[in-house]
Amino acid sequence: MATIRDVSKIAGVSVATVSRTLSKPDKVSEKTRKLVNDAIKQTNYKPDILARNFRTRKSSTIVVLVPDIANPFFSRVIRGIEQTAQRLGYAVLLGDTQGLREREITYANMVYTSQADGIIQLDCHIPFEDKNDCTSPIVNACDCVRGSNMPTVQLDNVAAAKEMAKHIISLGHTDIGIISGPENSTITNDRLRGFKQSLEEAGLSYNPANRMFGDYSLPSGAMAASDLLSKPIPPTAIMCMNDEMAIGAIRQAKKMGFSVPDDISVTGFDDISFAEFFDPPLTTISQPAEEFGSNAMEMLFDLINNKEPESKNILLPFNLVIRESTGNKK
Amino acid sequence: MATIRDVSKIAGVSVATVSRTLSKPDKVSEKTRKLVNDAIKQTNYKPDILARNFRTRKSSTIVVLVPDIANPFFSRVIRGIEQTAQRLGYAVLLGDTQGLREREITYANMVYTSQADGIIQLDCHIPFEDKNDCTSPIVNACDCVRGSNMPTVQLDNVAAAKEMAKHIISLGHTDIGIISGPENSTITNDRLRGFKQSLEEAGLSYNPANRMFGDYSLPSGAMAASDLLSKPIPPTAIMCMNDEMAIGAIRQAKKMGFSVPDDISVTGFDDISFAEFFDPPLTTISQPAEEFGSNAMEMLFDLINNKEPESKNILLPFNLVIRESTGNKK
DNA sequence: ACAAAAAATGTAATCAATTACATTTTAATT
DNA sequence: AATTAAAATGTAATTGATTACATTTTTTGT
Repeated sequence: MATIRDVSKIAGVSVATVSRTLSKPDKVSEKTRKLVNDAIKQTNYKPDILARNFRTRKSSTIVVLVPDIANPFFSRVIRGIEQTAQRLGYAVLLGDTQGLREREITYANMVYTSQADGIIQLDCHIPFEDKNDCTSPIVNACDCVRGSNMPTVQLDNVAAAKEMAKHIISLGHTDIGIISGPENSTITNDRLRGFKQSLEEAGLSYNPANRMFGDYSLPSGAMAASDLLSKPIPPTAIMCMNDEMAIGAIRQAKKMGFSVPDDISVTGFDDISFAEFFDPPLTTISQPAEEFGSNAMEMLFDLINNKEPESKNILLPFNLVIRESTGNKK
Repeated sequence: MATIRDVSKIAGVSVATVSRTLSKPDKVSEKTRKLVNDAIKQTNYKPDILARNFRTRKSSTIVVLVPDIANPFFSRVIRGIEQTAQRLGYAVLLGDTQGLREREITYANMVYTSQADGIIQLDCHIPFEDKNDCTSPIVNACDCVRGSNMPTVQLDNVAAAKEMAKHIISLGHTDIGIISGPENSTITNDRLRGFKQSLEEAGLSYNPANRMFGDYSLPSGAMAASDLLSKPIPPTAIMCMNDEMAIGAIRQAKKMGFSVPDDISVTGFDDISFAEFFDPPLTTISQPAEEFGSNAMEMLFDLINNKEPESKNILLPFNLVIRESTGNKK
């Protein structure tokens, strides 16, 4: 592998000039520039990024902490991150954490060892051993940490869930089941809050026995639905906190002989690509997944470069998509 | 940030001893080891990985080139890569290439600039400007490059498709549609070959007009199915080259008034998590997606460290999963 | 107690780029 | 032509760890 010194020798100039030709070509005379570029071609020189990163004390790399990369929503967010990162000259290190604190810390430490310049966290944890360590550039996307001052890119989950619940109630449903995410999740709590608000506004009361817990997976949705629908008087609608659990729930409902939406309405959240193609097509909340990623990356870029980001708490718009999994109460 | 020099001063030893305490503790006496470890704790020293990587001339990082990270099958493969990489002490750089040669080359160049030690390629291209450059550690997983000597981790796609076709034929179908991937894909061609073999063995002839092209996406499956089912005499079975296209096809078939599997049988490939939960549950070929990733990573590890891998062409097992999207020809 | 061998530790070069500062060359102004 | 300013280029320090080799200390065997 040719080094900058090889190039400088062949071109008959100093290493500084070679370096400048690459980074600030306008500071180099046309004549030498040509000399250097020819030598670069001749030697097939590629600057050693490792050496450059070491010298400049930055890695041009960021870490993404994601609880599960196989989740279709997260993978879209990551796609958004990756594209923007590439545009801004950053590489993306993948940290699939399975939601494990230990792994999050391992990956977050990469910032301290200068392997990464910043972190995008998609889970609702602070990935540091010491909460006060939260000084490194970090942005929280999707599911934020309540009560921390971490910059965030979020949906207005309260409003979205409220709108969804309103839609369900407007169809005449009064006994509504909930399949929620884990208890410690901020988005879960926000969405529950929105749900309750709509109930209240409609003069309905919240029945905690109608809430089942899932883990955002297909089988967990099926299991929760099974519990809900086995009740002596099952609810006539089920609001799920993501599309996978909704799909699992519908599958289970059909298995148990219920018709969707005739006997029971089911709603999702996220609008993953499968939602539209399911039978029946899923009523859900669509979110601009890629934009979560690109906004988070842009904000992180500002933080890394000590620019004040325009906003430290971005709210992205949602959209209630009414399809055929919801219908009037019979 | 404390450096190794700070630690050495506080511990009253040389930097070499500190370095050794970390990398080869058995070469250091217990007494000094304690001294050094105390100093490390006191200073909260974390070795600068950037400096280490620079000095040792390796990044302990690999790049994964993936055509689309939002594809559920690929994201499982990546999960397998990530887990094994972490176990082996490697970080994973994500290269979402959208199948673009230009991006593949950009990412593959990271090996030349020592940003990465090796490459796992999930698409069927050679990611080098010059094919002879293919000397850096690289492993091809999932969809291999025909006629290159790149090490691979693959499915026996010919056998899998053959088995699937056999199943369809055994149900009495003779007019079978194919929804295939793009023409240049190796897995597409292999699967087509397997399909043809089963036809031949059953004494049936292959009808090129029954083959539609998709791009592995849900809508492309729906469109292809629409073409197939609009024929004066539509096929009674459709074999799709992945689950998404199969789901898209079933959705379209239902929309057009066909019943699956009564009027038409549909099969997928991959056994993504949604396959089981779809209505009807999809007959498909299951693949050990995570193992593609872990095997590829292990092989790459050997290549990077100049160990001869046990095998340079790993074939992974598949499984025909018969569910309810296929049935006897009426 | 001494020599030889083994273990522990230290010194200083090294990796490949960037860049502050010094020096030289060129251009502009009178 | 002389002076000054501006542009171009060069010199050498710097980044933080690793490690070959040199030196010192400890252990072993007699």
